[in-house]
Amino acid sequence: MNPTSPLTTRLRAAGYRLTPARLAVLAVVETSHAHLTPALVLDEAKTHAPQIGRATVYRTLELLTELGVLRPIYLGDGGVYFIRAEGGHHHLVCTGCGQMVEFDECMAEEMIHDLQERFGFQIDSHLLEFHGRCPACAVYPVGAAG
Amino acid sequence: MNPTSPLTTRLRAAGYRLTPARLAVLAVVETSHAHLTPALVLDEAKTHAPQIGRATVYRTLELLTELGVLRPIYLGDGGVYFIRAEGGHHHLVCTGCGQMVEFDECMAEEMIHDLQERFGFQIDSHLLEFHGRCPACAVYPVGAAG
DNA sequence: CTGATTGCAAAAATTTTGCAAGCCT
DNA sequence: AGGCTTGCAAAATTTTTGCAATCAG
Repeated sequence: MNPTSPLTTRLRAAGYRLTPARLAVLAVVETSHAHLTPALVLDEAKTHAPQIGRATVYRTLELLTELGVLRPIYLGDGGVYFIRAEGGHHHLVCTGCGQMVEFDECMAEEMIHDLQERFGFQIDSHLLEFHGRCPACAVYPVGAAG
Repeated sequence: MNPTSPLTTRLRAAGYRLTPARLAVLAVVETSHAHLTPALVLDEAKTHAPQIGRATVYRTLELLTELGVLRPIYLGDGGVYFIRAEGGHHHLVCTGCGQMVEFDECMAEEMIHDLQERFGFQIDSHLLEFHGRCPACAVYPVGAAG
């Protein structure tokens, strides 16, 4: 709702109009630290802009993805999640129980520097995901008919 | 179809039955080097097992994900892609035009070692994604309406 | 034999689209 | 005023589910 938050400034700078619907979605994105689904964003956005429609949420999420603000990820249950793109995300996911650990450490800096040199990309975010089995799930072999 | 390929052996070892439908999906997964969508897998699998149903493809892809053979990823258009989990994937994606570059270099080994120590996970695959703008897209600022 | 697995088709859930009305600039 | 944006609701897609019939082991 606040039309001078970092994200609104950013949209504005890119030449997009700041409509009530967009402000509502931006508010949700700036407020929530969770992984967002379109449905969740719609729900929360409605507390700011009751009349907002589903389609607008999808369109705004796509827009924010294009701007590099959000990133869609897939966690294995039939649906997307959006996370903040900035600063990178570092996930350790268990393929057994689905639990996800976020870790800080990140030696991505060197890689980013290297990739920018090699491919000429201007890199502004990254996602590092490591998959395996957590201590509990590693105990049992992966078995049939579970 | 070949019941002694690496993947069939793996399913077998985990206690799953090797049905024609599963063999068909496995054949597709072992053959194709592309990013797979459920729809594509269904199509291709039909050349091996014409009677295979949609649901079985979904169930088998989920099964292979659980086994750590595949990994679902989201590339920004409303749908999942499955990629081989093994060996890691290294993507450089342009948020402007969507182009994706795959690169080899990977300093994930140290990180994996460290993470296994710290969290006790048994890590068997990883996905490193860097997002930014490719040389061409970096030229123009991200602009509104088009 | 036994029970895991399938295929079907319907049900759910998720996304996209078209377009007149609305609102930001 | 101009034209980007919206909201609605229907259409299109994508996934999931229930269950009797199959089939692998």
